[in-house]
Amino acid sequence: MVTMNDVARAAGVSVMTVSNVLNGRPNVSTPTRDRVLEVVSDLGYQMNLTARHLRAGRTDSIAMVVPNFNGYFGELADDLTHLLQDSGRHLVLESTSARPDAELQAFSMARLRMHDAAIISVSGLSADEVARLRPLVPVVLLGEREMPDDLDHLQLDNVTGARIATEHLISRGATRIAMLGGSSNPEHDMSYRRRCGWQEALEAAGLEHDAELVATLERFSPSEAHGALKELRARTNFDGLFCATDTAAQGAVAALHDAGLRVPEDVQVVGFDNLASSRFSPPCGLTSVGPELGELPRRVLAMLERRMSDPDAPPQHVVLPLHLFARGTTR
Amino acid sequence: MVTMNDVARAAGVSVMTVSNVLNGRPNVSTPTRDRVLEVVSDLGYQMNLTARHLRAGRTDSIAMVVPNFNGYFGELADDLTHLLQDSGRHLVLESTSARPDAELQAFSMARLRMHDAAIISVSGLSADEVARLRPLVPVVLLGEREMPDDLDHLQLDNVTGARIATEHLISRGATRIAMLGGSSNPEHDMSYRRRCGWQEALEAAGLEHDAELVATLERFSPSEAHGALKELRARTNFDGLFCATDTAAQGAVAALHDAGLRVPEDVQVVGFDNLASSRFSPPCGLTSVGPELGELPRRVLAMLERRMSDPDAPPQHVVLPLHLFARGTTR
DNA sequence: CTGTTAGCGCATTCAT
DNA sequence: ATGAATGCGCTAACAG
Repeated sequence: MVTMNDVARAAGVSVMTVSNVLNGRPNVSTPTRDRVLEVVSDLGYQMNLTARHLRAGRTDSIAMVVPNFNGYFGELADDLTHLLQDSGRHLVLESTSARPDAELQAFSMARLRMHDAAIISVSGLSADEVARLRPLVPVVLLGEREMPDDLDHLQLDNVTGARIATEHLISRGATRIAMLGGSSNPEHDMSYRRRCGWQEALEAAGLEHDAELVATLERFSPSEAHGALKELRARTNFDGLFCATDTAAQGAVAALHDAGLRVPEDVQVVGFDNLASSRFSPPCGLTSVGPELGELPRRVLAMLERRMSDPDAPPQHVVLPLHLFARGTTR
Repeated sequence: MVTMNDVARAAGVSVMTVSNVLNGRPNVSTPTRDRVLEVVSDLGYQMNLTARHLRAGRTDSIAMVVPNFNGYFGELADDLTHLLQDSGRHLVLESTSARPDAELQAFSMARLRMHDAAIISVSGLSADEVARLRPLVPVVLLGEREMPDDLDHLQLDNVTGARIATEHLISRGATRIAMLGGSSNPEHDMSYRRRCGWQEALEAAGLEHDAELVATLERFSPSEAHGALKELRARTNFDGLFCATDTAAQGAVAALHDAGLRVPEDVQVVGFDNLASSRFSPPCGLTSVGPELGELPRRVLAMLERRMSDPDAPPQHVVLPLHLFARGTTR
């Protein structure tokens, strides 16, 4: 393993000079710099970033901790990567350890200190686990769970969004509206809140909203949604369907088709999140509620940058407004 | 910042004893261990993993370097995370720096040394950049580009896969078959190879395969595919369409629908990759070629584990066979 | 412009 | 069963 010391010796300079060259610091003469760079190249030297981090306390990396990589968070991560492109920092994705094993969680949290900042989806975490992180690294929380007030937190306006989605179905003539991925358990933060909005809209319109109309989901995958919708259909009929996520909606639309129902003629469908891929979800786009295009990544980054530049700024709690994007699954 | 030293002092022991406790080493008496753990908890101590890494040379993490997080690689990463779940290691995703700026690339590569091993998609990398990595960290390459022979490399059987896809369209009665996302430039590795397979099948069947039938793509997003397909349709007619990726196929199916064409009645469509989400791609699944379910992550991990356990094992070059998964977009 | 000194927080080695 | 010394590879602070 070739170290900075090896380079220094081979170039006949001190390690400090090598360090200065490699970090583009001034106060290095051109001949010296050239000689160092040549040796670096000859020896195939690569800086040990771990050592640099230990000493300099900086990694130029931002961690994003998510429950899964594909789908909603994958899209967000790609957007963030793009926004960070010219900033000299870059995004690193880590998944929350699936098992809530205490020791694993501890390491999971410790790992975030390997980065300059962290964006954390709170799906699987407890409040005090997250609270311990605050003094160690700038953090922005993402997601629907209640979290300590002293941490920056960005979430979607779930209840209003779900209400808008359901109102859209009503305004397009749906009279019996089911929900896929709802929950009546307040601990299921996202599922619960979106169900509340669904219910509000139905109550206001004088439509039914009994438990029979709600199917629960755990992972919100197309495959799981596909199965759940079949069961829901076996139980009851409906001409409108509000899905808690676009990913689930994808499986639902497929299941409706399998059952010989036409979308939107027989059943209208609205999703939630407004994924980029929903715009072209066959055959002609999925109607969905979500933030304005690009709004989410922009706000996340703004909050993080504020926190990084002023660790003592007062905590910020942002609720992102949502809009309806009408496409082919509603009339 | 509370360090191991602080814990040691507060517990009235040496740092070494704290280290022993925290790493679950034997030779620590129960009363001592309990005292240490209590102080750890009281002080909210979190191990500095950077320091541990510098000293112990181990992070228990595996880097996966990909051009983008959502879609094909997101699915693979989620599968790998699942497979690694009980191994005490975990997967970290990094994106290849978009700009091929030499200095950035250098740091990009150096960053991989912060992990015990790396899985690298070779999309944006040059051969010698990757070659430098070999002695530093166990690496498995992923993807269609030609790479140094001395590195482990896993790729899909692109040409055969594309041929199978096109043959399927022919066997289902398509007589004029276009390709979305093909290239005649051998440097566009994946696009080129999949086009070759398409062409082979058409030649064998005595069907046309002129350049007019091929549309190129850069990012393979649904949105880009949607636009490219409209242009392709303006240029020529076809009753079969082979798409270089499932993601592109999604946009293509939407564009066909927009143009008033029915799938599969008027145009049959086959994708490539067999994404999990393609199974439920509305309305009734996307026909696609790809590896057997779960085969790709399993093989990647097997190759990586072999390399990690024996750094001097002879290099392995694997070409994964592909299969057709017939669904709703073909008759 | 270049070199010297010191130490980031932890684990390996060897002593007790 | 516990502790002291040493150094992983790098950089901040200062000296020359």
